[in-house]
Amino acid sequence: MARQKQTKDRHQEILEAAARVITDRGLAETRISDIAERCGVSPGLILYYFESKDRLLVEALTFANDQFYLKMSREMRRMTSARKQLARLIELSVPGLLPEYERLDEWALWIEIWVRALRDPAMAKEREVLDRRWRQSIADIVRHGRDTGEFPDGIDADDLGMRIGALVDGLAIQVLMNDATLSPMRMQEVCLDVASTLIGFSLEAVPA
Amino acid sequence: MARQKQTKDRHQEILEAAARVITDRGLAETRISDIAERCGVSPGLILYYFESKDRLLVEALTFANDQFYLKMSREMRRMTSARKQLARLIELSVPGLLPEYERLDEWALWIEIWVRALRDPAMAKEREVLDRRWRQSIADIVRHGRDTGEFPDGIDADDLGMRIGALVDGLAIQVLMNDATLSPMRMQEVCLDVASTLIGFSLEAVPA
DNA sequence: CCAGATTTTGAACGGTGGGTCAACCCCGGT
DNA sequence: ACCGGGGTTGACCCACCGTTCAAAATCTGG
Repeated sequence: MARQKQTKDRHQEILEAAARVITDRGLAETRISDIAERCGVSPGLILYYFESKDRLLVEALTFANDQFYLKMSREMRRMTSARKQLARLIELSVPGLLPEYERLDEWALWIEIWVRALRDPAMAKEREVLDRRWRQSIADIVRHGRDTGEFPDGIDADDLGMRIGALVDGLAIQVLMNDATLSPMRMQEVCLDVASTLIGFSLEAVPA
Repeated sequence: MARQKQTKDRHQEILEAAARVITDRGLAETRISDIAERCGVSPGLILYYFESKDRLLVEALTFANDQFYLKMSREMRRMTSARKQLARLIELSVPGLLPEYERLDEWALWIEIWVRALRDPAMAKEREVLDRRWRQSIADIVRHGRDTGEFPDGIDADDLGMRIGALVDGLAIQVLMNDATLSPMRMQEVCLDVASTLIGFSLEAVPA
């Protein structure tokens, strides 16, 4: 019982360490011994808790994404205004905009997920779930805004989730790459602007 | 002279083979011997033409992207209608929509470029160039449409290039991943729809 | 047809890193 | 105190792969 608790902690500890190492060094440069070192543990132990490096990496990637998702949806639940929810979601989605949010750099992990999902069926399956959840979060906000009257009637929330989600993905990549032509702040503005256009509401009504 | 020609052919031959192998197996699983095999050549020769595997891979990725870009811009130049240009560009950008266009799967290579660019400065630099060129292509179409009067006056072509480009990127990833919720045809429709909304022209006027 | 340069080969080297395993440690129960 | 079992260690094995290199093949100009 106490034993099980401890075992679960080790599991999570390793997953966290793995996620950190992956963000630091990249998936390709992540060695089992790096993860072990980050845990302050011997390399052998990693494979005691995970049957292979590959499976650990997949779990670590989804684990990190879960962390972000939970944090975000907790915040969303606290807000009542759909406009503010949307603004916050975008804020959280712009790489490097909020220094206080520990830079686990979600987006770098997304790219690793994609590249792996291209060949690894297990990762592909996970990716689809994570992606659906991400678009769903946006769609939920849109739906909520439609219900409260903040957004117009007759809009397709799921469709907008897809469109806005894709836009954010595309822009986030560019920002993540430190592209000189797109600053984080600019991305934030563009996201809000396009979202308001697509959803059909006025930006002016929502001051900071 | 004939010597130089031959050497250049070998160079290109290797780059092509490398690009193929990368699309097939993924960057991480690409071995020098795979590339050599695809060329029908011994592994040692690869390193005779390229100083290291890493440099070859970067060159191969940009080479493949160049191929696509050249093909696309050649097509664009042949068309006079900006609407048709835009429609065609989108058509070419949807993964798996056109079976006749040899499936070198540009987008899979893009993801490999991104993941590598995160850590490799040389790749990062190349990526920025390729990305700028991609958004520029869209912006050029928008500009052209504005000049011919197909699109409204007063629109910011570069800004629209960024927005539409990002949207296409985001959607293309999802389609490339074979996501059950987004078919190639659907992506095409969505791209056209959003583009027309953002640019501000009517879709109805441009039948197939 | 020779000589020198260039291209091509494939064996060998060396480092690396995932996975295995036998031993050790530590804790809880009896 | 003893025992048993799960947790932990770290050395070892082994396959793999980038790179090197000396030798062979091929080509080119004279």
